[in-house]
Amino acid sequence: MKKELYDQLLELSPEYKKNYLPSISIDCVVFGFHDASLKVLLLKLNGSKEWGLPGGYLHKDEDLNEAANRILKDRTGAQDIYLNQFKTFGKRNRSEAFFKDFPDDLWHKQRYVSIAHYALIDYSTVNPVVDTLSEACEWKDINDLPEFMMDHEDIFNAALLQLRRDLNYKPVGYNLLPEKFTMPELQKLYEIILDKKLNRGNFYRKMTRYAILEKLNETRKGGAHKAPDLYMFDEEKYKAALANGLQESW
Amino acid sequence: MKKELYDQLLELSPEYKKNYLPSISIDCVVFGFHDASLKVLLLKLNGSKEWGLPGGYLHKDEDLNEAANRILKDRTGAQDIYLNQFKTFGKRNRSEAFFKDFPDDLWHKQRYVSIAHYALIDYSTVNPVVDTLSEACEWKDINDLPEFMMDHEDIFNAALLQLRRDLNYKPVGYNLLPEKFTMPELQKLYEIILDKKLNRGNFYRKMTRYAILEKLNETRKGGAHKAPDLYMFDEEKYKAALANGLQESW
DNA sequence: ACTCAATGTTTCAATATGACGCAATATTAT
DNA sequence: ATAATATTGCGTCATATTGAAACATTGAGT
Repeated sequence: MKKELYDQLLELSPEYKKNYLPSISIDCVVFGFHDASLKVLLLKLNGSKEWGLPGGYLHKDEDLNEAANRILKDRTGAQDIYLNQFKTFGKRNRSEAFFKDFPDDLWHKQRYVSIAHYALIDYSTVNPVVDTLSEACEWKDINDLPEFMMDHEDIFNAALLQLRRDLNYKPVGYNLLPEKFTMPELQKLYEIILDKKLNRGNFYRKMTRYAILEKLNETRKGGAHKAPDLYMFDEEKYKAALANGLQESW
Repeated sequence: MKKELYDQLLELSPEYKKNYLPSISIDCVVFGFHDASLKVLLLKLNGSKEWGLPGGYLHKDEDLNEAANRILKDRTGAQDIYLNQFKTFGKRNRSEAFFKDFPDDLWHKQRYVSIAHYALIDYSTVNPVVDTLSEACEWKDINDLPEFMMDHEDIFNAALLQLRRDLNYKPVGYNLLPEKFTMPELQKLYEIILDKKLNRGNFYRKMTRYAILEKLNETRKGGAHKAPDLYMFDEEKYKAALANGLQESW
């Protein structure tokens, strides 16, 4: 079953060895928001039943953030994705189990330290790319995740925790929501990331007081019931507010 | 001037190559609190006029946090130091300038990605170790820092920012202060890390309300003026409170 | 036109914050 | 000894923020 993947990796190994730094890999937890739920982009390597995070290696002559951007662009088609390096994973045997049936002559079977990033992206702009090494590349709901390969579940969990702590310091809403959005949508996003219900009126009041949103003269028609107002982020005020951190007491 | 260092590094190179993973280094920003000021442990390589962070490499069969602990133990004599990995620095030319006069056959002249940690330590327990590669290893006041080598100033600044953001989530005071301390000492530590003056009465009230401190039946005699009360952290309550993050609005 | 449920907004009590004042006290000066 | 002094412990008061809930509004579906 893993035979095919081995052949592929073996063929790639000399080129990888030539172009990339050894021992270092990059993994990305790509978040998207769709249908009132938070998604993560996962892929399945050929013949593996577990899913993994999109990742890659660092060119010998490439900065870290360049590499992360390149990897994500190849995988999503999107450019200038919002990226945040958050933790480096370096347990000595983090990929041992995954590669145990593979011969040792693979570039990929080295011991790697993985520099993990999370990415925030407008779901609708992404076209997941299934490359020759993978048989699937899909968005998965974070509340209904498949089994992960290697330590990718740890990486994902750490990303989610970091995202929670970054909510008051980084433009999370700005990068996950479409340009125009409603207050309930924003609240839902906060609730998912914080993993707790928030009081509607208080959320509304707080967001209003931050003065980082611009209320549009439009409503989102078409849903059942009252049409909610549409908002945009006031980019300038939002960034200024984030520089000091929004007051947190969610 | 750099000749001596080169000879040393050249002699070490084969052994390093054998024992350590390539491309990866570890740097540590070691904080200590003393004399009402925050210090950082720096060292000066032989023949260099700039100072650098204590660092080292990752054994081929060693976890990341093990390596960081080993490096710090060698340098400070202290064991089980509080360590926090906070960012990985991987600009392609981060050490280019430093090594430009050195021949290429050094292990140390590779391109490295540096996994940066900050450490918090009770100042009084540290015995800075000057090893054979360095001519000095000293505590430096963070408000009176010497010139740094390579990108170590970036790393230091990032550590300080991270420390500020971690103040409500990590046992910063617990690890930087001696076991018994006074409220003004704790406040001073907060003021330095946050880089702002805090109101004394309000600081006292807030700390008291957190209920993470245990007031002792002792005062710190000997200083001028009224003897301040001594406190200890109530370890259990402190950790419980940090798990959710202390409310911040400093 | 009416119902319904979601949304927009306000209210009120409880709590936290910011600014400041005053009493207590260990040391130092007299 | 005693007084002066700076620092510390802690309370007060006005103001701002939070938590919980109610009331008002409105578009879709019947």
